[in-house]
Amino acid sequence: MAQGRKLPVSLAELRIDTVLRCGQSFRWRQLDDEWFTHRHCVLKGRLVSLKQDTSHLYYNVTWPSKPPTTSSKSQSTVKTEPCRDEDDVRLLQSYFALSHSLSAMYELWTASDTNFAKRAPAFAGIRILNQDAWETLVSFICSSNNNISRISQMVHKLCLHYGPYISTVQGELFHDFPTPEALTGPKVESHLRELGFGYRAKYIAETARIITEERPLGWLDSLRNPECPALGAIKQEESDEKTATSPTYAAAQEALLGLSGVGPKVADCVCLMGLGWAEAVPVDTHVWQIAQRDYNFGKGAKTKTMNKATYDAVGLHFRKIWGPQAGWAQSVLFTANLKSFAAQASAAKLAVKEEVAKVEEGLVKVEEGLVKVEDEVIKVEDEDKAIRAVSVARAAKRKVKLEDSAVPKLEGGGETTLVRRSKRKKASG
DNA sequence: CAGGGACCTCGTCT
DNA sequence: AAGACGAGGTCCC
Repeated sequence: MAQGRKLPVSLAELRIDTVLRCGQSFRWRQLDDEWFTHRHCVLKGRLVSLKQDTSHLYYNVTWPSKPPTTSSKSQSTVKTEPCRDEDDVRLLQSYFALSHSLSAMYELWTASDTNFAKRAPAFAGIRILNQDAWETLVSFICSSNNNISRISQMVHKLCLHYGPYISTVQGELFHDFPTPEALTGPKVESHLRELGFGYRAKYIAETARIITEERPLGWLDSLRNPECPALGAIKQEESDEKTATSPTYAAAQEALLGLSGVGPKVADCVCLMGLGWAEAVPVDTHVWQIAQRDYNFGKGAKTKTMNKATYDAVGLHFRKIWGPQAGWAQSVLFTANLKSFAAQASAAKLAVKEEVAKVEEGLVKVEEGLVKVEDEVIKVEDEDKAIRAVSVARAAKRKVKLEDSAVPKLEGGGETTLVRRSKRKKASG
């Protein structure tokens, strides 16, 4: 692959080596040429190839050799390179939701949640992808009682058998994700069973049928968060005098529950990653585990099994702690909790310990197992506090203006064991 | 109406 | 080595 073009992105905002493997998207494949590792995926009819260094995202886009619109003879000349590049940049900014400032969110969550402050340093740059809603829906129908590896295989089979061919890289075939129409038909369920989908075959076939036959065109995208429009979305505010009520997260989740194989968890995954509802918190076994282990959820013996009421209570609980972007915070802790990232977690934890031991002149000092942040001294054994203190100190060092941040302040649901920046002299309040 | 079981398949663990 | 267990749950009774 050629060098391609590049987009300035810091590792604090995005780390594709983590984000593309943490169970949000299941179609990215890593291929190594003699120069570098690239990750490839078909998005919106074109093959997107990516690599990243500390300052940039390098991208290359390959369209099918035979364009979808064969009738247009002036196809190749109409689109000049700058136009096409603008289009590609828009795609990447949309897919990675780059308009959201992840570092600002991390700072808020670090300041308000000790557990987040503890885990986050090892898992920077984890953000929620803004994916196609239909793909997200089908992918997470596949996810029930399943693991990331097999979900990826299943999604790949869907593309291979039902999606349009786009390109080949190093002998690997790349197809786009199939449309609902392509997955509608009498033979789909039995075929998917043969392909090893198990009981999910029925759910996929049934949901595809409902979408194509029982819902109006564009129904799924009509559930989107208006503040987070899809890539090629038609602006609906101009269409009519707001005849349709503005969609809400609750309404979107409710609507999705009417599909086959879609319970509250899958619905929330689609809301969060496919429809732009950042407050959606998908509660799976991992998040349930995190809620109990790290957030003392269900302290009484009242909640032994997961039912809808408990499910909703967990989401509410996390929204209280993390605020309106709770789903984004959840993805960080979810990833940190994945077994496949255990090595990264422990390695980074070591690195953080070394970081704590390192002297950051002025704000943080280490003396004989003690971390000194301004006037407050913390024992290094108190890992949570020490790591948190360093985070807070760095934030202060960067002169981050939390008060002026566009992200709304969190409600005071979390523990208020904030590291007091004691005796910090505020000039004029 | 809540709650326990069944459900496909496939690694891993014992 | 055969059987249990769990993997980003949902449906059904």
